[in-house]
Amino acid sequence: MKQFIDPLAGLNDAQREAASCTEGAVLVLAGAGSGKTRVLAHRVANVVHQKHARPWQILAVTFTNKSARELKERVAAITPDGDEVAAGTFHSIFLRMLRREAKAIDYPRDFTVFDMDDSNRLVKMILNEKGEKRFQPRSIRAAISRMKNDMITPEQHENRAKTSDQKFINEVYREYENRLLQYAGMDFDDLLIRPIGLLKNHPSVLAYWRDRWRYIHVDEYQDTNLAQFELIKILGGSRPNLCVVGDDDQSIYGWRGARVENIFRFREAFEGTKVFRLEQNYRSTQPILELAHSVVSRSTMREDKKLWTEKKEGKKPEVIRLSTEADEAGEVVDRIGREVLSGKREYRDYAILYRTNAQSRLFEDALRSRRFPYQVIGSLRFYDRKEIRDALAYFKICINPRDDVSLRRIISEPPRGIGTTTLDHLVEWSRANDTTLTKALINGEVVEGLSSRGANNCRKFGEQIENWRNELKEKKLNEWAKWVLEDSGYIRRLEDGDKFENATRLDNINELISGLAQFEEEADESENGLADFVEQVALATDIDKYDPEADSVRMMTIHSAKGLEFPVVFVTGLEKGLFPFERMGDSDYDPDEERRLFYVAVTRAEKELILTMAWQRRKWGVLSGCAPSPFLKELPREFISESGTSSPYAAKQGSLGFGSSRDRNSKKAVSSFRKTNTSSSQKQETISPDDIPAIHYGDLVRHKVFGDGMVVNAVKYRNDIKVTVEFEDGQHDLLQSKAKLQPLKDF
DNA sequence: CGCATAATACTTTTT
DNA sequence: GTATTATGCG
Repeated sequence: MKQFIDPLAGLNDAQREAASCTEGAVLVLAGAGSGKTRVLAHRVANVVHQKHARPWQILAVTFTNKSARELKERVAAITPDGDEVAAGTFHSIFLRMLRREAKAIDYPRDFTVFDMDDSNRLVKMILNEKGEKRFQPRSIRAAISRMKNDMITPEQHENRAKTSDQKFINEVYREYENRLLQYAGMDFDDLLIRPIGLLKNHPSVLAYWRDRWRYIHVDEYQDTNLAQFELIKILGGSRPNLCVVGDDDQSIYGWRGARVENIFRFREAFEGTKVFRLEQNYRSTQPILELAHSVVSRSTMREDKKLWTEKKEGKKPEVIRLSTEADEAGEVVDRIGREVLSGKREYRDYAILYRTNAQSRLFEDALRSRRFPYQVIGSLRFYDRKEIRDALAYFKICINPRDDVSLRRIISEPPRGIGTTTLDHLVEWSRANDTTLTKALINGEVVEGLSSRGANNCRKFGEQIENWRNELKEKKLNEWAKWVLEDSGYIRRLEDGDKFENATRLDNINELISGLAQFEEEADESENGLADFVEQVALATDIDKYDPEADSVRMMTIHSAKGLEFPVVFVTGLEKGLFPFERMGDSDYDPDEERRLFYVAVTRAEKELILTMAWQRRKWGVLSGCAPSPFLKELPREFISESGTSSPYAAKQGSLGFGSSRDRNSKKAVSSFRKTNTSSSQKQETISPDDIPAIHYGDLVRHKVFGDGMVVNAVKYRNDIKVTVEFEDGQHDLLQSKAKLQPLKDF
């Protein structure tokens, strides 16, 4: 039946033209909301329909696993076997290739994927060994990543390095690469770079994959980096069937090595490229598009274009200025509450966007206190939690015993009598004998400098790991995982500890184990089950878990919001320094990228767009004044309506500036709003529990070391209270149960 | 020598 | 709110 469906049904003329061009190199310049993912899906369907290729011979690279899944679903809806399309992120697609072809580049098939945290740990290890404390591991690792994205090897960088800092970084880079090889690990950048070498140096491998993927599609092409462009060129060859879709205005990953120029260079790289433009926007109303255009047209270096829409009518975008960040959260959430409770909209219609993850907390607090359903995308991912990473490290060391980074993570988690001194000896021995830490553990007796007790502890742990590894193939995955975490003492330690958060951690571990059970059920006899699970976790994006069905308010960074759309969008924190984000001493800061980010933010909105800012915001715990974002000042007045407190001076008077319109709308909203507003001047979690004598702002206390001081803040911290006290020599954070503060009589 | 505790420092965006 | 460091105890 399905073969009678027109694969191009439902497309407009421009979309149809692009999707029907199934030969040669095609570049689709598609504006925000112009249906580019649709075009991609229909083009894939069209290729199959015209019998140019079977679905599994078509490669579609997208930005997230979620959009890959969506693309598959779209294709499957109009094409027989459509779900067999090879769709995924660059990283996941080429990881699969690398596993298959591991032999060719002298890697074991079960190499470990080092995610960002692993990479940072590795850099830190190297810095520690070199006794260098001047640099932050993260910044070094970022520099290395930038070089790898630009395909600069340590050897090449050696000649360019002029300053001693650069030379040092190069030294770390070289050692970092050595260690990855030694540990049989690949970082995220390797997943793109290694395939280039693989394909270039192995003609038979290249021939296989070129034949396998006869049609190549790339979504969000503006966010490709040099390595990705190179991969496309190699796979495409001289007569590519290649279609890339992108929008230079939405390039927001320059800091990660993405090159917008790849769009312009595409036409040079592939002769006879056909270019199509999609300029009709199906998402937003005219007023929103006007505002978006006024912002992005100031950007230098862009393809000139202007989106248009048939939705001429629509609400003017609003700008609201609030006194404090808590007021901002209160206003946004109250507005959502009013409209949902009056039946005008559902929770799922709203998205709250922000520049940095840290901003999510106040909105969360406000939503939670009103019991509104919400989901935060990003910030603290499930798989980034300490206990989950610990558990995964246990799994990883069993899959790949050469993975020293994982071993070091868990060697004292729980403590098993192997401390820093013993570890140092082990590391030294393993390096001297050119072997792994796991080997050193088992040979504890031979390692010089170890006490007999230390050696014994090492051997016991080494044998334990070996035992786990052997049982891996014998047991069901979830049972094996549970057993390993129990046998290792990890679970027991969580159970025994009386810490407040341990219960949550245990819950999370259990969730991981049931996730493993589910994975095993769904995975159809995949050969290396656990390895597949672990790598899926490493490459998972938080947006992948985004549930469009749930009726809840969505909160996420603008970066995470790319590719999504919502009826009502709040873009928050529009203050100078925060958005556009500025950081001192950031050399490769690109103001245009912030501008494009703002463009991405506002073009998420279908019907209503609200921009908010606060005159005061807490930064590093200190309340400081904020100036409006330059973006706000640029907005042509005729495109927006403004409200709220108009100056920082008004802010000091409290939040009276916008009381009147509120009173008319809802008394209830006002009262709930006022409540947050008053509690916001203190921290929301300010406590006075029953078991500990209450401590309050302004209390005078005495500390045995710091002397007398005044309490300026008290916040719940784990199952204790963190008290900030202003002493003569400055502020100190103290734990109330530990610091034994003596209350002094008030004057 | 190992480990727990207390204090300090740090906080863009992400495959 | 967390990861690292410093300190002191067993």
